[in-house]
Formats: sequence, C-alpha cells, structure tokens
Amino acid sequence: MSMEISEPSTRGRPRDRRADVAIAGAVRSLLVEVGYTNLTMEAIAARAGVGKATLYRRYASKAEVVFANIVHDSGVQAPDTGSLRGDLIELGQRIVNDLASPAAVAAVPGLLADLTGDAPLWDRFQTALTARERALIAEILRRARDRGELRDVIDVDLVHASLLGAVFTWLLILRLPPTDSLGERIGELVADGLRGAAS
Amino acid sequence: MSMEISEPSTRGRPRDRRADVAIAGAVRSLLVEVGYTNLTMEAIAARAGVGKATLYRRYASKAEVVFANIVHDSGVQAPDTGSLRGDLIELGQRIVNDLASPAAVAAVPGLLADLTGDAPLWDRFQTALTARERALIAEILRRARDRGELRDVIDVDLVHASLLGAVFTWLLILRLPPTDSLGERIGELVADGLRGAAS
Amino acid sequence: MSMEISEPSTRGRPRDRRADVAIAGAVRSLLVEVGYTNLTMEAIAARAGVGKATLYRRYASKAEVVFANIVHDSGVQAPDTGSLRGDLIELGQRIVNDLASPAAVAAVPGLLADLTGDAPLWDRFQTALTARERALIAEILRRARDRGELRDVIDVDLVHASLLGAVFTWLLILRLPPTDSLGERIGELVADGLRGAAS
Amino acid sequence: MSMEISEPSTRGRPRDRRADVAIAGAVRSLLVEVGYTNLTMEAIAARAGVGKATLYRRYASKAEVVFANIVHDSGVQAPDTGSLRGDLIELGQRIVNDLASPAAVAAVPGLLADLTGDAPLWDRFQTALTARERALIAEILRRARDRGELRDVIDVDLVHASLLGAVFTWLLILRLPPTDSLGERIGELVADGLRGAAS
DNA sequence: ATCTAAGCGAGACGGTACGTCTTGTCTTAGG
DNA sequence: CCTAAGACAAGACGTACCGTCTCGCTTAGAT
Repeated sequence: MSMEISEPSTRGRPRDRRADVAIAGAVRSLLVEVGYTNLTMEAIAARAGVGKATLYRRYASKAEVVFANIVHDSGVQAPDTGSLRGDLIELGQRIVNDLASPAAVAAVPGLLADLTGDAPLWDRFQTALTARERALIAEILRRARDRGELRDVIDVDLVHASLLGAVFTWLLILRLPPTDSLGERIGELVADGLRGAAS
Repeated sequence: MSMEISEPSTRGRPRDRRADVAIAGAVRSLLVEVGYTNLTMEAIAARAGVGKATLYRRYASKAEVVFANIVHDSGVQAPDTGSLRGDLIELGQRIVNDLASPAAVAAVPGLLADLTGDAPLWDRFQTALTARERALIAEILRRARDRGELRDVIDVDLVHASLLGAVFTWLLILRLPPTDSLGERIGELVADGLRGAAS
Repeated sequence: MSMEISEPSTRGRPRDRRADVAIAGAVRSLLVEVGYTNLTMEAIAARAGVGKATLYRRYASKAEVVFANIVHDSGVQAPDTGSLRGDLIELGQRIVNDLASPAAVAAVPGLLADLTGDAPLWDRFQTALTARERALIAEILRRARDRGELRDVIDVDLVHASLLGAVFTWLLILRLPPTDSLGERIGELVADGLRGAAS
Repeated sequence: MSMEISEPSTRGRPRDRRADVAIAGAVRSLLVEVGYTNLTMEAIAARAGVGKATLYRRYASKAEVVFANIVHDSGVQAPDTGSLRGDLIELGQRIVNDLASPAAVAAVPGLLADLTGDAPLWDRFQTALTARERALIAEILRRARDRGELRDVIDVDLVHASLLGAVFTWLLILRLPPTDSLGERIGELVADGLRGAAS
C-alpha cells in the first residue's frame, strides 16, 4: 500500500524488513484482541518488539498503521461474467470478503472515524481504495450499456454507495452475521434496481 | 433520548436545566469545529462553562453526550404514501435529512467507532435507533405485500442495510454532497430492486 | 522554599499535602540510590505513588524538584561568637553540615550543572541561597571591623568564595570524607587569611 | 589527554585526523552555544560532519568527549618563585586561566555532575587532573617548609580545596566575572591563612 | 427556620498514551 | 579497518485527557 510517511533513503543502514512483518502481526492480533479504539501505538511497538521510533518512522498515526496493514483493495480487474447482474454479484462478494474478516470488522469503523479528521490520510484512502473501486463499477456499467442491458446513463456513485453501503451497514452498523449469500443478494438487489430504473 | 446515566433524584437541589442547554450547544459547536476525534470532555465542559462533574453526572462518555445531543431518530410513524416506492422514497429522504447535517457528518463515524467497543451503549443505540428504523421498514413491506406489490417474503434487514447504507456511504464514506434528490433516488433504487426480486 | 511553578488557586480542590510529602520522600531516597543524573521525573512520580501531572503541577523540572526538596539555606541568623575567627568557624560548620549529607552530595553537582543553563531557576537559587549566605558573611565582617579586628574593607565575595568553595571542593570535587574538624579548619584558614591581609 | 576509549589499531585504514579536529571544533562551539546539558552526541556528530560511529569510536560518552577537548591541566611544573606566597599566587592564576574560558564555564559544572555517577571516568579525571594538581601543591609546600616559611605539617588537601574551591566558586557558583587580580587575591588569602596557622 | 441532600464551578488527583528526543549499537555501501 | 549515513531497541521527556474526587457554595424540599 506504500503508506510509509517518508520513503527510506538509499544511504545508511537499510530498514529492517523483519520490523515490518512484526508490526503487521502485532497490529492484526491486537486489533482483534482489544479493538481499534483501545489499540495504542505503545502496545503495537511492545508486541512487535520494536522501538517506538521504528514504528513512527514508518507510520505517522494509528490510522496509518492500521490502514496499511489491514485494508486491502477489492482487486484491480473488474469482474467480467458477461452480465451486469453477474458482475455486481461478483463485486458484492469481493466486498463482503474484505469487510467480513475479524480484523476488518474491528478496524474499519475506527479507521473511518479517524479519516474524517485527517485530510491527507483521507486523500490517500480515497486514491488507494475508493477511486479504484469506483473505476471497477464504472467499467462494469460501461460494459452493460455496450451490451444493451442498460439504456440510461447511470450514476456510478449511486451504484457504488448502494453496493458498498449495503455490505458496510449489514456488517458494521446492524452487525448482522455475514451469510454465504450476502454478497450475492446485495449484488442482485442493486442490479435489479438498476434494471428497473433503466426500463 | 433519555441517555442520562442516572436519573436525577427528587431530593436535594434539582439539576440546572441551563447546564443541559449549555452542554448541548458546546457539543454541537465543538463537533463542527474540531470533529469527533478531537472532541474532549474537558473542552465540552469548558465551552459550556460547566464543571466536569456536572458533565459526567449526565453522560458517562463522549459517545453518550454526542449520541444524546446529535442523533435523532427517523420518526415514529412509518411513511404511508400508498405505494412501496413512495414509502421507501419518503424514508430515504428522512434518513438523508438526519445524516446530512454538519453535526451528524462530524459525529456519526466516530460514534459508530465508539459503539463498536462499548456493548451497553451499543444496546441502547440498537434499541433507540436501529430497531425502531427496522420496524418502520417491516411495516412498509408488510403493507406492500398486503397491497400485492410484493409476492415473496422480503428480508427486512437487507432492505434496511441497502437504504441506510447507501445514504451513509454517499455522505460519510464517499463524502459526496447531499443533493436534493438523493433520498428519492436511493429509495427508488431499492424499491425497484425489490420489485425485480419479487417478480 | 516556595518553588512551586504556579501558586495554587484558592478555588477548586486544594492540593493534597500528602502528595508533597510523598514526592519529597521519593526524591530523597531515589537521589541516594541512583544519583542526580539517573534520577527521572517518571521514577519520582512512580515511587511517590503520584501521577506525573501532580508532579509537574508543582515543579517544572528535575532541577526544581530537587532544589526544593534537598537544598536548605545556612540559617537566617548570622553567627555571633564575639570573634571573626569564631564566626567563620561556625559558618563553615554550617556549610559542611548542609553539603555533607548523602542527599546533598548526590544532588548538588547535578543541580549546579542544570542551574547553569536555566536562568530563571538560577535567579531563584541566587535569591534563596547565595544572596542570603552572602548577607551573613557581610554581617560577620561588619562586626569584625566594628570590633577593630579588621582594618581594610574586605571583599565579601572573596570570603564567600573561599569559605563555600573550600567545603564544596573538599566534598564534591576531591570527594574527601567530611571530618569533624573540616568546617573548623576551613573557617580558621579563611579567618587567618583575612587577618594577614588586614595587618 | 589520551581519552580515547580504544587505541586505534595499526592495521587497516588509519583514522582520519581531520575527524578529530572537526569534533573538537564542534564540541567547543556547541558547548558555548547550548551549554553542557543541552549538548548531544548527535549534534556534535552533525556539526562535525561526522558519523556517530566515528564519534563513539573515539569517546564513550558526552563527558569523555568534553573532558578530552575542553579540560587542560594546570601545568606539569610547579611554580617556583622563591616564596610560598608567590607560588600560590602563580598557581591561583593558572587555575583562573583554565576555568575562566567560556568553554570551561559552560562545560565544567556539567562535567562534574557526570563524573559523580561514573566511577571509571572519575578515576581518569582524578589521575589526569586532581592528583597532578595536588602534587604541585605538595611540592610548593615542601619547598616552603624547607625554606622555613612553614613550621607545621600542612594538610595538602585543605590547601588544594581552598585554592581550587575559591576560584571554582567565584566563577561557577557565584558566577562573578574573572577580574585580573582574582588569582592573585585568592593565592594571597590562602598563603596568609597558612602563615597564620603556622605561627 | 432549620436541616439535609444533591446540585453547582473549579480544579487537583492517579493514570495512561501521546509523539519527540537521545542514547549507544548495528548495518549498509564505499574508500 | 575506516568512513558517512542512518536504522535499531530502549526509555524519559513534558503534554493532554481520562474519569474520580474534594473543596466551598447554592438551591431546594422536608422537617
């Protein structure tokens, strides 16, 4: 994710990659154990067996270290199943996969809260994740229109908000358990909603 | 919202209602100025011209004081426009109204994060807001089925997640501006998605 | 010694005098155990069973907390034995008494070093101790001249430097043990040196 | 002063003498600028344009690097003016010369403080300076007794403490300015004090 | 007309985490 | 084996808040 706050110089002693591994492990285990709010930089450093300076050399804040070690994007390739419905189901399932892990459940709400007050980090989040996901959806919708499945110009953001939002809310606001068919049912609902709007 | 941590006794000096007003004003102004994360109980007390004990006598935590002074539920009466589509549009608009205010934008992500690690507060949130909203949706769906608009049994939670989630994500994750038609378009999409599923 | 960095207000909860006692005890015991250089504010707070804020509310730095709890002035009354020699011996003994305690031996060199780079604290040290001691010596010399023991005008600072310096150097630079007669012999040497100069 | 912690090996690349010069200059300038307490090894290395390892290869601590680059002994030859009074005046003037330089004023109190908690360095300081100075005084007193100026056996340490202490205290505790006659007046006072004691 | 319980603003209390700094060691590439 | 650069583990720094408490005082209803 290349979240490092300053790229390591080529001169001097190189950064120890083992520290990165240890930090990642510490963040993941602590997140699940104590939750985002009770996660502290001190505890991460201690659990990782690393000095605080080593941690702060890599990440400027709790939000950064969690972001870099927990969040994964939803793939680079847009799904291409041959139908709008299939593509949205596939994407819904990917999003469920990303958000349903224990670490993500523990991390994401707190992360979102911290992003709210941190403009630079927000931009990186936006660039690394949101914009990428939006591009996938735009691609899916473009292909559907090319196929003749959709007539009108569709608001990509509305689809994005519906798809991501339904998963987010199911898992993190309503805190319902992730069923096997969750991504499928959400993808279907959005696809049907679009088809209704288009006809 | 009756979030007070202990009901005031009938004996002794009664609580000063002006303190409640001052606290509410301080919370609202500070939330917009510094955001939820940087909001502190100390600052609320100072801004309100109130001792910390007075604040803690009313609210046990930042989450509570913000919850009680910012969050409003989406009405008690289910919308009844005569059609599923109309009802969902109406509910979508109510949700947009609640979440689009500057104070709500500043408060809600942080609040959600704190709820995640605070089971008792989570239960109150659940009872006061989520369950109530869910009941509205169940009522809307029941009426639609009675009218013959829907055949199948619909998952209320899925509708809830789709409707609330789309608004939440649009405003608080994608951080897009709230257009006048936002609630309407989201309500339509969900209604059409359900109709598609039902046919 | 009134070294508090800000006088406690009359409003609000008053300061707990037991904290002062606990801090004083912690400083004294830690000084002897680990020495001034290895003494830390963290350790003082921990040993005293006191929060760091409570410590910093009273003292702005290690130098202040040590100064206030270790250093004692050499009495307010000038010795008056009836002779210059007797007065200087008496004063020399007082200075030895102050500087020979284990806590003073551990504290004074480090304290002097920190005073060197802290002008405000230096001024307080100067006012509280140096100037007071100088006044005692001036009084002793004035009486000796009145008695006819001294003819010339004597440089008070030179006497001060000789008397204090000999004790300081014996104990803290040469690190020789404080014999019972140390103050007496130093007082004698200075008195004889002055008499020689005066004749 | 030969404070190097390990003598440079004869094999491999020889040590760069320019590094020593740069370190000495950096120590002297930084001492005067920021004082002993605020002097850091990092800053010395940076100012000298030298790696920290290069610095630590030569000196084990701040005390050592300052000691080696600031402190000078008071001459190897005992003064021999033909009289006790003249010899002590001469020695007093040498001590004033050593301690009155801006670098010495900045360095000596902090150095003394660090010596207090560092036994090995204390021994080297003792050997390199204190013992040497004491030997000079012993020689001066021996010659005075041979000349018949003194009858009794004089405590060399008392003379040492008086002479060194008066200068130290004048300059570093009372922080009075070094007058031209300072060494002379102090030497006189001590000489007269001894003569008084001897008669 | 007290008495007494609970309210009030102010601010000290013991703690904890913050992000920075310094220490002394170690690891790189290069002379 | 030296050099400059800089990462490393450790831990103290002084600050900011936490949630509790203690102070002198006010405001009521109950006696």
